[in-house]
Amino acid sequence: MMMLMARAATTSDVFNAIAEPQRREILALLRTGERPVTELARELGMTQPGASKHLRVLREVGLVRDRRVGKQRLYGLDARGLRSVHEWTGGFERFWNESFDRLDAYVRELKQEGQEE
Amino acid sequence: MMMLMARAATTSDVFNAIAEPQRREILALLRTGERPVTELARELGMTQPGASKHLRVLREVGLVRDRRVGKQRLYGLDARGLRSVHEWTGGFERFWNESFDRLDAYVRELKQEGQEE
DNA sequence: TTGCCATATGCCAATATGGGTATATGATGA
DNA sequence: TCATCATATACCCATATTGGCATATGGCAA
Repeated sequence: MMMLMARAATTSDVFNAIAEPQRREILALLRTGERPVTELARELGMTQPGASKHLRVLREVGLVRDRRVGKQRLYGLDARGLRSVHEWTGGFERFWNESFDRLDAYVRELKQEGQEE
Repeated sequence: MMMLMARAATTSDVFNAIAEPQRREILALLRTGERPVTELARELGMTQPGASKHLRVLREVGLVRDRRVGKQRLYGLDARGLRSVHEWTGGFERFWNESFDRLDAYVRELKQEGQEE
């Protein structure tokens, strides 16, 4: 078949999940507590189906969990997955702290210390 | 005109820029020093045009800078933009540190302390 | 069962994206 | 100016995404 493979992984990756602004809003809002889709959609000004779709993506990557309560379904935050993103960006901390002009010098130092990253 | 607007912002947002695995690889590699596109492509096993395209995205969101050296163009890291991502995810830190079972209780506490997030 | 409320899906339209290959553009040195 | 190396673009293809709307599904209560 040899289908041309047009793009890499996607909605199974936390980085991608939080690349969508609205999904970030959802996560931020959920910090203040669980909510049913409807309320969430209302608070963020999106349609219910739209919110449902975003929640599905978030659920698939594990950033939210849901539990039944009567005929409602409450969505809650499970931020554990954000930790990897925090750590990944943290790996660049010294670079944004270093004065930009000193960056290259710093890099040179690193290279001498231990060869091979 | 009323074009249906099928998707939100995109390649002008750091979150989106780092959603691509290969772009994250590029950033990680650049921590060890500046490089011309060709070398970068070789080290990461991608074609030169492919690497150029990713670098363009990274440059547009400000995560890399480039400078001319002879007929080469060296790309270097400018991690300052990653700081916002680090901080955003950091805003969830207490949630991934809390025992999951205690989360709801914690949220309730927050709500009582200060109304309005 | 039958309604009804809450939420998830299906489908379509409009775009965004990534990758590949060929080619344009830039800069340098003879 | 010309040949050449380095890098960016243009185009095309296949697929991923998002949004809107209509509709299916699920769970409850009479």
